[in-house]
Formats: sequence, structure tokens, C-alpha cells
Amino acid sequence: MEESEYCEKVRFRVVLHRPGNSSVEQGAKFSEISEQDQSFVYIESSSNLSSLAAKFLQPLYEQGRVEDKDILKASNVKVFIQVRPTWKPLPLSSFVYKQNQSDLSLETVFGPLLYVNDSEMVVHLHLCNEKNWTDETARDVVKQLLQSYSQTQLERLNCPFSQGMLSQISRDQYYCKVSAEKIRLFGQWYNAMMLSKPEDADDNEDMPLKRGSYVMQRSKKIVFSKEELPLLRASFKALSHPSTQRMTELAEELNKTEFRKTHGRKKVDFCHVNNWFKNERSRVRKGNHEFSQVAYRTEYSMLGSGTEGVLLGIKESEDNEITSPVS
DNA sequence: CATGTATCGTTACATTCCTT
DNA sequence: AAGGAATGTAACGATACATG
Repeated sequence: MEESEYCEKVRFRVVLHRPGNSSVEQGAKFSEISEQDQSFVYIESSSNLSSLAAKFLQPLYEQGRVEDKDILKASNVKVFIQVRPTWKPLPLSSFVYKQNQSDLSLETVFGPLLYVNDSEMVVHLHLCNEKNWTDETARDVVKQLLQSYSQTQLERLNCPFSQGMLSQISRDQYYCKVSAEKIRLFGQWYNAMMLSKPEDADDNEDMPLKRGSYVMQRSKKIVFSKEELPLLRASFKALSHPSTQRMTELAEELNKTEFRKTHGRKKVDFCHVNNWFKNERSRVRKGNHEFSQVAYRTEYSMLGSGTEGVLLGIKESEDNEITSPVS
């Protein structure tokens, strides 16, 4: 979001040194710098990555520069690490291989990078205001967000407002008062989202942003293969309104097919499967299965299979393996 | 009343087919 | 080949209806 979102931007320079004989040369250099620069802080290479933010916020507290008591909450601080002065600062999370691994030491994460002669790192701390969320501000922020994201994109990002609500709010047609609990959840979500948003979010292929008021770039369309469609249809035949969990599982199953494993294929996620089920229900309603079955026919007649055979080939049970036609 | 969900019609994208 | 038209369908936003 805008720069005004941050009440303060604090930069710290971090010096890392390895205890022992290898730090002699660096030590000399560092002391020289630290004389000029009060904000230079020494850090042990064995320190945890996760403790960085807390370490640097502590002096702010002591100086009384941070009035908000909750400022140490993770959701209020965006931490970036700039490994080299000419390198781009990256969010703390991007240095962590997997979730739950934020307790890795700096040495583990950065390795030899810490010990070259000019080793110095910059930690950027972006502190955020706690917005005083009201029904009105929440609606305003929603409208603002919808200038950059589509309703469905926000829904996909776990926005607490459903796509329907977002649509109504954007058109000033949401006549109910948004509950305090909902506003609180939205505030939390919004802060978290703004904090985790990468600097170059505009280049994010998976989450393209709107380009202007009228023409919007949709998410990249996924194309289901001939191998995958029978799987989806069999599942649909068994249950046309599957649960979220089932659809997530189905997406995982689809990602295991040879087609998906091929390098460069887009991964199937829950939303793709959900959309497919929505569209398939629509197809079934429209043509009373006609549309869907015509699709079967055209698809498989070209492959030399009879329609009936193919349709019968799709087992009632989801557990039965479906053999894909050979092309 | 506040919110979630299903459905509908539309849009935009991927692919195929046809013409040059 | 190139590229434009046609086709099929995933993704989308609006809205009606359901839920508690």
C-alpha cells in the first residue's frame, strides 16, 4: 500500500562477526565504521533469524520513539533484509526455506556470505499504524483494494469478505452494517496482507493486478488435459457439490498426473477445481447433461473411442483408477 | 440483520481450423 | 509459416436466495 501506511521506516545496519581468529580483519573495519555510525549494531552469526526484528525494536522502545504498545506484534512490523548494499531488500520470510524454520541461525541461512571482507547487511523495519477500523474505513479500503485486485483475487487471498459482499460494497449496494467482528478480522487480514506483499507484487505472475478500471487481466487460465477431465467428471458424477477438503484433495491428485508433472505446467489449486465444478454444474443445468456429453463425444471420437465406452469407463467410485485415453 | 453460497450471464483466454 | 476466425470453457462479477 502507500508509503503513508507506514508511520516510520527504520533502517539498521547489521554487522556479523564470527568469534575467533577469522574476524580480526573484519573487526578492524567494523570498529572504524561504528565510530561514525551510531546505528551500527553487532550481531552474532549464531543469532536466530527470527530474533532480528525484536532485537532492533528494543532500542526504539527504550528511546520512547514507538508509542504503540503492540508494535512488537509480528503483524505490525515488516522486516526486510538487504544482504548487500546494491542488492534488493527481501522480506524476512524469503530467507526461510520452509514455514516453521524461522529459528534458523544467520550462519545457516547466509553461510559464507557473512564472512567476506565487506560483509554488512541492512535490516529494514517498516512499522505500521494500527488503523482505527470502522465500517466506513473498511468499505473505503475495500474499494481501494478493488482498484488493484479483482473480487475473486481478494477472495482467493482469504479476504474475510466474500466475493458477493465485495461486489456489493464496491457498488455501494451493501446496505447492512458490517459487524465489529468482521471489521476487526478485515483489519487484521489487511495488515497481514500489506506486510507480506512483496515490493514487486506487480510482477507477480500468479496474481496479476488489475490494469485500469475497465480492462482487467484475469488470472492465467488453466487448461485441463484429456487425462485430467475424466478424473474431474468421475468425481463430479459421484458428488456434484464436494467439500472444500475434497476439492483440495482432487487438486492434489491432478497435480500428480503425468501432464501436470511436465515442466512448466501450471499447478492446479483448489480455486481451479472449484471453478470447474461451478462451470460443470452450469453446463449440466443448461443442457441437462447434453453439453457435457457432447464434449465427451467430440473429445473421444477423435481418439477412436465410442462415447458409450468412455462414459461407461468412468467408474462410479472415485477410488477406481481411470485409464486415460492414449493420444 | 449480517453474512455466506449458488447460480446466472458475460468475458477473456487457449486451442483448433481455415485461408492466404 | 502466419494470422485471423471460430469454438470451447475457465474465470469473472452481479444478484437472488439461504442460513443462523
